[in-house]
Amino acid sequence: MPDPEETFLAEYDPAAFPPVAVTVDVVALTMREGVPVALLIRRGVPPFQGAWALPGGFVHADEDLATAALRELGEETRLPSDVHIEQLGGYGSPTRDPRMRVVSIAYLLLAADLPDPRPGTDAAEAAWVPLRELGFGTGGPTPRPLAFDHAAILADGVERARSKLEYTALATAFLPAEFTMAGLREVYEALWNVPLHAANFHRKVLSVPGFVVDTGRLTAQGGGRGGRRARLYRAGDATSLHPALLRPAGEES
Amino acid sequence: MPDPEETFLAEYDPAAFPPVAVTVDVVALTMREGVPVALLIRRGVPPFQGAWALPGGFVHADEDLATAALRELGEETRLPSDVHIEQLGGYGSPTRDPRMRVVSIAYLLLAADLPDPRPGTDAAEAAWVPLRELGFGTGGPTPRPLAFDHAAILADGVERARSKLEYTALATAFLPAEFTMAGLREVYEALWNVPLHAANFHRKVLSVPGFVVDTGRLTAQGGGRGGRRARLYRAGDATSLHPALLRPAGEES
DNA sequence: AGAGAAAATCTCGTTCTGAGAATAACTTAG
DNA sequence: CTAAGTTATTCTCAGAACGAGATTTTCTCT
Repeated sequence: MPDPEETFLAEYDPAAFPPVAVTVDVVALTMREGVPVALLIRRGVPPFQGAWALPGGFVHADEDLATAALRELGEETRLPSDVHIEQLGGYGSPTRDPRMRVVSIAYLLLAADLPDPRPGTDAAEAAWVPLRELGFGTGGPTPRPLAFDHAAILADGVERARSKLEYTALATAFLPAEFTMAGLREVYEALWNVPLHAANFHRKVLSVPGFVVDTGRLTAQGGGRGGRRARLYRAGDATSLHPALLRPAGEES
Repeated sequence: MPDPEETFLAEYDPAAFPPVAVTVDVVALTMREGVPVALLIRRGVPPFQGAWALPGGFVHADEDLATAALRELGEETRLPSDVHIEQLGGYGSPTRDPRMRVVSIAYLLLAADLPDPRPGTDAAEAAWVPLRELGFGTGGPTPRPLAFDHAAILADGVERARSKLEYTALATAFLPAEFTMAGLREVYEALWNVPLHAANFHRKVLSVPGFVVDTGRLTAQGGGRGGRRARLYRAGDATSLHPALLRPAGEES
């Protein structure tokens, strides 16, 4: 049972509570050379100086949370106009930051063709790191430790992306405006770490209303080692997929 | 481009930023007499005095966010031991609270058989309100306005519950430890506002491994107006459903 | 005992899915 | 220029899943 006086003060003077800082952290994912990568920075200042971390920072006064996420990420890389951003959730363990109580709102950002990052003001280094090197996907080296609870946030972001591929048109957010069926399939295969049957995938995608629309045009050239020219598609109106594109039942291969 | 000095201060002295308060708000849902209901309180103090709102309050120092959500809800109703709680996300519009900058972490809580609420220290009244009266479900009266951005949070919570019925075993969280197939179907029908084919639902649920397990026992009595006694099931080990129980394709009836 | 009601099972035609084969269209080696 | 290899796309078919309805079982109430 709480102290009534405390509750009274809380209603009338929220500032009477111990100070809490609010930050945003961003899980930014994109495809580079056919493999999914995440943007990480190496911290130039304590705590966790020298450790890799998610881009992020403190929310400014009178700034919206999503705006803060975009601003912080814009300090590390040039953002294209059409990014997908959604909130992952709040992370507020009392011990997650050794300095003080910090509650962080994490965002998931997906985009195509994000350029090489530039180190921000408080980052010593910034790099796109393949998810395989971060403990996602098959095998790979031992993942490097991340600062704060950023490993958990990154894992939540990757899992969110993986599961939203099933029932939303999220995969197109990883791709440029026009893409091939094979490119779309690559997104699914790379994030799920599963080989998909190309013919069945093709049939399924076209059977979902509004998922992709045929541009009527073809790629300029066939594949590097030969092959028919692929049809080009654009993302359709649909945001949710009916019926869904479910992950194969078995475990990751 | 941010002011480097400001960033420097942010790294070393987070408290230099304008004060932000962190609260939790809870969307608590349960089934009462076959209809889904949400717990609302009527505010006894400004701002929004007299308006209906979600239960919630300020996070204490050194208190975990989920702990705070359970504590705040425990002030309004007696919580059983087996509740399902998950985070909905952070709500941080700069103007969502007229007093000051307040970032709220919202939680979704599901449980069976929650008792009648008792007004908390800062609530004038507390009540279970059918979702139909809050603008969810078919028709119903014009929904009452809620304080702050709680209407949006409630909508997110209901939609989260609705969609997680499809691919997780969440529906059992609305039910007591032992339940009938009809009871489980009622949860789906009430939340989705769709009549389901009882025979096909029965077949589908039993075909999902680990969704429910047969206790081998039957209800003590048949239905009130006659009818065969129903088999009793318990929730199984599975947390995610493979294959999923997808919502019918059409719109809400 | 009979009517009505609810639970559980069965039937059947349609659709969806997984797996492989077949075809079409291209690049490159020679 | 042609054959071999490669990729994209379409086709086929058997098995599984699904929607809708009928049927059977076992209760309660009159």
